[in-house]
Amino acid sequence: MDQKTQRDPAMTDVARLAGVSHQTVSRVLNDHPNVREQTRLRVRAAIKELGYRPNRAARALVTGKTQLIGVVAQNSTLYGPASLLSAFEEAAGEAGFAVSIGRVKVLDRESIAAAVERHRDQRVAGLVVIAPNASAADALADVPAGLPLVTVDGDPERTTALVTVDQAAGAFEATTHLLETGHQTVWHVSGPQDWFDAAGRVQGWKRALDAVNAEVPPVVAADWSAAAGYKAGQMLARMPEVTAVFASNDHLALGVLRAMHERGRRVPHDVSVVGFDDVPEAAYFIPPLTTVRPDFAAVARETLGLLLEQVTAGESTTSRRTIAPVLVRRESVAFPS
Amino acid sequence: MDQKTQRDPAMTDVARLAGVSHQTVSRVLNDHPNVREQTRLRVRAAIKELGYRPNRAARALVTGKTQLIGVVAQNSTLYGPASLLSAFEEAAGEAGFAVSIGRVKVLDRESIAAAVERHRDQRVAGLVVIAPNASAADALADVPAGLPLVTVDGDPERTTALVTVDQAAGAFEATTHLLETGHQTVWHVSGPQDWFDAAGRVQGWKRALDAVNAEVPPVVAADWSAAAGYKAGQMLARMPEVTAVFASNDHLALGVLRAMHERGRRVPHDVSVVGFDDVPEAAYFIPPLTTVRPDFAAVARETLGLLLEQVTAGESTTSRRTIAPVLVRRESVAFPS
DNA sequence: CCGAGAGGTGTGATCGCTAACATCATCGGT
DNA sequence: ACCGATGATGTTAGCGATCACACCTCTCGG
Repeated sequence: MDQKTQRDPAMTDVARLAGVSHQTVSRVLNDHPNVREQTRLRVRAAIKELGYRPNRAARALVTGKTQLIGVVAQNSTLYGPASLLSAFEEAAGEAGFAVSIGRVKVLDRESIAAAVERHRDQRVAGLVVIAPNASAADALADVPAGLPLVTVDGDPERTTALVTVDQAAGAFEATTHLLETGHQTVWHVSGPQDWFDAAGRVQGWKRALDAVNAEVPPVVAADWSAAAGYKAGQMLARMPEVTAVFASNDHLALGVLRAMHERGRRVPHDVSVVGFDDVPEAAYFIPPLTTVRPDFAAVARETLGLLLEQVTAGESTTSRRTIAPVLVRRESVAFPS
Repeated sequence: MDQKTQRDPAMTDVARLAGVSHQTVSRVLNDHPNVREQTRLRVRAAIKELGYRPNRAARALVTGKTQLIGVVAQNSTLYGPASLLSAFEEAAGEAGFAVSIGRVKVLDRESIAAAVERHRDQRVAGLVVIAPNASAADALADVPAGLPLVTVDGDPERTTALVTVDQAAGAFEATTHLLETGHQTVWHVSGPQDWFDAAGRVQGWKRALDAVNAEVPPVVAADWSAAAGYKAGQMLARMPEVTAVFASNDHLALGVLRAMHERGRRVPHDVSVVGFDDVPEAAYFIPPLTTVRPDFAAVARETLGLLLEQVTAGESTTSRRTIAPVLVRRESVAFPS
């Protein structure tokens, strides 16, 4: 062993090699203006030569700020949240922030509070909470006011910074598409009632029906799973007057598709179906599913933007951004026979 | 404002309130033995009263260690990686570690090296790399020897700590199941050839055929997408001698299912299909898919265990763990007609 | 030719914690 | 009654960065 366990180089080591003080090294690192170009180069060279890497802990200690963003999300493999997270990490990485995630099994107030606490322990610079239902949104009351916070898919009624997909607009478009294709009315298989996403989709669906004075059938309540969609589909398949179904997500739609198939009701010939999310496999359902595609990458970008705004400004805002989804037409919709 | 921006309480504040020295507070926090029970309680009370929360940056600065684990994974929403990550975070959280993720768009050496660098900047205590293909595995050569590292789904040939699902065993079981059902042979739609998972599944499939001296048809190469499965399925559907297909994952199987359907070949009556992964929707495909289910939670637990072993021991190991998947029988397999 | 201002650089204190050592009772054994 | 071990606590010195400020060296207007 050359040295004592070969401690990695610190700022003073760089300073010594470059023949300057550690403070000058710090200035170079932080792009302070008052450094001679020549000095700057010398320091840069020394940094490179030593393979110096600033110690974030030391910096965090003195500045009181970290370069960490915490994300609280449900412990789920749902397509929406997963892609969102994925896109968010990418955006954050580009902005020089690391992302620490605190998954939570159930979206109740207690679990979320615990996850938030864990992140506060880490002294995160800001927090993103994916709070798609009421109990999750409630938990946000516990987040201290000073901490920059952005909610995703949260309560539209609440006054926190919020980024969401415009659920209602997407549902409206989907429903209108079915109506314009010639259906008298459209049935709706909804996600869990306490999810804002589901509620927004119900709203948009209703608005579209109202707009043309179509009859509004009762909402078929379900959760987000294919199993629930299948169950709902079994019921709908038995009702001959059902010719068009708008499912609150693609997995529900998949279940509906299978129930229709088993019952001998052909899609789209006898029944048209539209989903929501555009999961990658949707194009390979039987038949390929017409669905609504939210732009998760855009949501992620907006979220990060809003958060960094707060982080740099040092105060909370209540701005909100809404991302409009688009309808993707495939082969699960047709003129009723 | 009461104080100057109300700095949060530090160890000395707790010490003052409890009437002890900050060092004693430190001892209480770290469960050192030599503290009187009474003192311990007094300190605990003071901590609670002030809402004191230890500053991790300060601790990291002096100990040189963080409570952070870095995970490098592909920027994907594939079901397998997503559930793995999810399970891993949960396990790590319980062990008191935070998880910082560095997603990577493509699994080439450069991107992975960059992600590893970002994590080293953070001074992570250990690193988990999901390195399912050759180029990713190559990148691991750049990881410095001192850093605890566990590879998931990595190269079975390489000598790093590794946790994998026993792909070959799963594929063997799936193929054998088809053979035992009465099929002469089994065709295979494979994932990308440079993925170890795909390669392992090919191997297991081949072994099962060899074991009963069945003819080994050519491998149909694809990627992991439903689109590729569909394409492969279109070809297979045209060949009357194909009565059984083992697809390398569920999405491929979905594509195959749809191609068969379009071509009028009934599953399972005319053709049997088996997938791999058991995505949650697999039970609602048409027909419900027989598939192989890996236990991602177990992989996550083993991974964490192996990593923490290295972190506490302070040295790298080359142990490896293998998780056996199980066959889930549904309705996509039947006796050939 | 002098003094003000600005640019470039160095010095020390400090952030909140842990490690190492110092101190001071208390206690059992001879 | 003395001594060394042991337990409980305090004191001091950093870890590696940033910040505030001091210091020097120019330039330039009056």
